[in-house]
This record gives sequence, C-alpha cells and structure tokens, in this order.
Amino acid sequence: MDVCNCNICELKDMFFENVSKDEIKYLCSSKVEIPYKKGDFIIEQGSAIDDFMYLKSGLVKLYIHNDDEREQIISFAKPKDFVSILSIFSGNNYTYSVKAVQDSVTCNIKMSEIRHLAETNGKFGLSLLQRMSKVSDKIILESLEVRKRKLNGRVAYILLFFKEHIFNSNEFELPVSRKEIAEYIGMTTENVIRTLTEFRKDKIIKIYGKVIEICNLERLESISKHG
Amino acid sequence: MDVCNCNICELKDMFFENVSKDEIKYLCSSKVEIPYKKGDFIIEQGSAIDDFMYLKSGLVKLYIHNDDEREQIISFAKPKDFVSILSIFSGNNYTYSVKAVQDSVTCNIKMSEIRHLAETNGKFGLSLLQRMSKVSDKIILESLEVRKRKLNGRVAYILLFFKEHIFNSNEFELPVSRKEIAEYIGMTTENVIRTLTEFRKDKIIKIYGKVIEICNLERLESISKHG
DNA sequence: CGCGGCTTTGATGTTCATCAAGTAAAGTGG
DNA sequence: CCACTTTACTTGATGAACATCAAAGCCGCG
Repeated sequence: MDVCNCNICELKDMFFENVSKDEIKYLCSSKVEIPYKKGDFIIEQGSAIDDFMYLKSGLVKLYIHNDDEREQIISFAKPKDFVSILSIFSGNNYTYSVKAVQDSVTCNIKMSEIRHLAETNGKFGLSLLQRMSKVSDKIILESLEVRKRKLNGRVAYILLFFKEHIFNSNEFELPVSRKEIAEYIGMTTENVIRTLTEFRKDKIIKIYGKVIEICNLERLESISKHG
Repeated sequence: MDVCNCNICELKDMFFENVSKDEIKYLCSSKVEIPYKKGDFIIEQGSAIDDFMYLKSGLVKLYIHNDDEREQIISFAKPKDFVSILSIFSGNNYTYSVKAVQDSVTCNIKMSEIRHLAETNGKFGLSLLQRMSKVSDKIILESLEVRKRKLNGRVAYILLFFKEHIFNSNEFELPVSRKEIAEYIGMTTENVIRTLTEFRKDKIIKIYGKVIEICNLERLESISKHG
C-alpha cells in the first residue's frame, strides 16, 4: 500500500476496510509514530485528549492513579490494541495514565481527524464503534473474571493471560513487577509473591527471577477455574 | 415533535440532534415499547442481539450469570440509560442478562436500523459512539471505585449511589435485595447485612425493612472515602 | 559504593466467607 | 383465606483468607 509510507500499519487491515485511498492518505499524512522506552509515560492522567493512539509494538499498562499513592491497573494493551480507549469520545481529558512496560511504539492520529472521518464516512464510524465496543467489553468482562476469583485463582489467571495472550509460550519473562501484578488483580505484593512461591513448591511453575516456566498447565488452569 | 408518536422520548434530545425528521420518522415507525414487571427478564444471557434497547422508565440490573449459580451485577441502568451496551456492536449474542428490579419500560429499535443510520449519517454515528463510550467508561471507573474499598466503604458507596443517582433523597426504599447489593459489590449477603446493622447502631442510617434513611451523611461519605 | 526500589519470608491481627439456625415476609395452591 | 413452601433477612460462632508490619537480601544504577 504505497498510499501510506507506513509499511506495517495494521490499521488498514483492521478497521479501514471501508476507507478510500484518499482518506487513508489524509490520515497517514498527519500520523506520527512515537517510540517509548520501558517505564516512559505515554499518557498522563488528566492531560488533554488530542490524539488517537494505537500500539504498534511493545506492551503498555493502563492504570488509574489514586490519591493515596495506590495505583490500579485497568488493563494491558498489546500490539494492534488501542491505547486511547476510555473517555476519548466522551471527555476532554484522560481519566487514566498509560505507561510502557516494555519498549513500545505508538502510532498517533489527531482526534479531530478521526472525528472528521467518522462524520463523513459512516462505514468507518461504524467499524470504529465496533472496535471501541470490543475493547470496553474485554475490559469489563475481564475485570469480572478477576473479581470472582480468590487470590491463587487470580494469580493463576494472570499467568495464563500472559501465556495465552502475550507470549504464546509456557516459558516467558514477566514483563511486569510483582507489585504491578498486585495492582492489576487487586491484592498486596506480598501475597502475590507468596502465591507464586506456593505454585513453585507445588511444582506447578518454575521461577528464575522474572522468568516463569509453567510446568503443570492443567493444575494451573484448574486453579484458575476453581480456586 | 409530531414526527414521532412518542411524546416523551428523550432519544431525540439526547443523541439525535443531528438526525433529520425523515430519519427520526424512519426509526420511530419501527420502534416498540415494552413494559416489564419487577423481576421480569429483559435480556437473557446468550440470546441474539436484535434490538437496541433504551430505558424509558424504571430500574434494571445488568448482570452475568456464572456457572456456579453466582450472579455478578455489572451495573444498574436508570431511565435514559442504554440497556444494550456490552457487545451490541461487537458480537451477535448478549454476554449478560438484564432484569427489571422495578416495573420498567424499554424502547426498542432494530439494531439493523441503528446500524444503517450510523452508516449513512456520520454525525449520528459519532453521537452514538460518544454515548456508548460514556457508558463503558462509567462502568469501568465505577468498578474500580468499588474494588478499591473495603466492605464498609463499599456499602457506604452503594447507599450514596442510590441517594445521589437514583433517588435524590436521604430517605428511599432500596430497590434491590441485600443479596443483590452483595452481588454488586462482590461480598456475601451476610456481611452486607452486618455492615448495615453496624451503620444503624452507629446512628449513621435508620432501617425500616427496605427503607433506608441516611441520618449522618458526612460520616457515610467519610466511610465511603476512607473506609 | 551506596542508595532506592524490588523481592522474599515470617509473625501477627483484621477482615471476611462459611456454616448453622432461626425469624420474618412473600408467593402458591387448595 | 389459610396452610405451605419458598425466599429474604438476621445473628452468632468459627476458621480461612488476606492485609499489615517488620526485617533482611537482592539488584540495578548513578
């Protein structure tokens, strides 16, 4: 697609099916790619919503910064996911922060242009609605999944989440700290560690620092399901 | 607006600003109003998504039916809220159930027509996106609010929720059972009751069966904030 | 090298779910 | 309309699950 100088942009495939070459050109001419290092802020809670952001590579966390220094992780976004989700069509400022947990690259398009395109091209608007809807759904349903589990079930759940949705392997390097796991599943760091240790003692996983190897997948799945 | 035989339909005001009279006529000609009695199913989890539903009056709960007979309440919808939210643009079947907790009336429009209108009228599509986005936001942020609290904070939170968002009064009849409160805030029925009793003993509220009177609003707000 | 953040383990106490048992209220069928 | 069944509500006792506090080792980074 030489209408766009971005050779690996999946946006086209994903939800621009109904967008003409001219429209893609229009969007792409203004798009900006921004690289981030691990730990960099991508979005700071409270800042103005100017861009529509999409993750090209890496891994980021979406989280809320509470008054009492406690952070709550809402969700992780992986390549091809939207980074701008909550609020972007309904508010002027971000209600959450986004930080890179791995080196990442975002693709940014001005919100005004997305809005304009949605207004003038209904099919595009509808695809956008579908995508946004899917993202919100996933977050809400995942949050209910986490909530109904006890601690060990939650830890098993997030390990399987990384295995299945991020790394596709039984062995992987945890991209997040124990503290961040705790902030995602709503528990304390100490208890996350204790649970991991328990899994190790029960020979369900092996732990080499940040690297986790799942040894007994069935047990882990069973714990995730039934506690 | 005599283009529509429905004299109190707020849809027009809310997100049909950019819709022509002909288009409103088109939508309204096919719309159906359905009354429900308290306890009636409005949507059953798993059923096909055919209609876009909007609550005209009453109060409903959106919830997930888990395998183990445990229900998790996702959210309550009040008049002018959308009843169809999750999945409706991204899936074919409902991932949740909706039940009337008070006598209610919904206004239903065929999804195919909403889709068609969104496709042909970009401004309408964009308003719809805004509304849907706002709903998802609210659910996600509320769920984080609940999650970060301890039991007494959660009970205080839901009492304030009813006071502020549903009844606008310090005295109201709880529209839900203790069990349903428990299913919403993720605790057991017994502990919800115990907490209410505690609030009563501390003279923060008065309880007459289903009727709650908030006597010490500041205390209740303080508990909701700081536990 | 030393500081700060992450990790780990243990001890302790609080919070909460579970079990049990009884009362009250509300729907059901004769 | 009343006996009957079911569902909602309430209280207490118990133990499990979990947070908190404390202390120490580890690791990366300036």
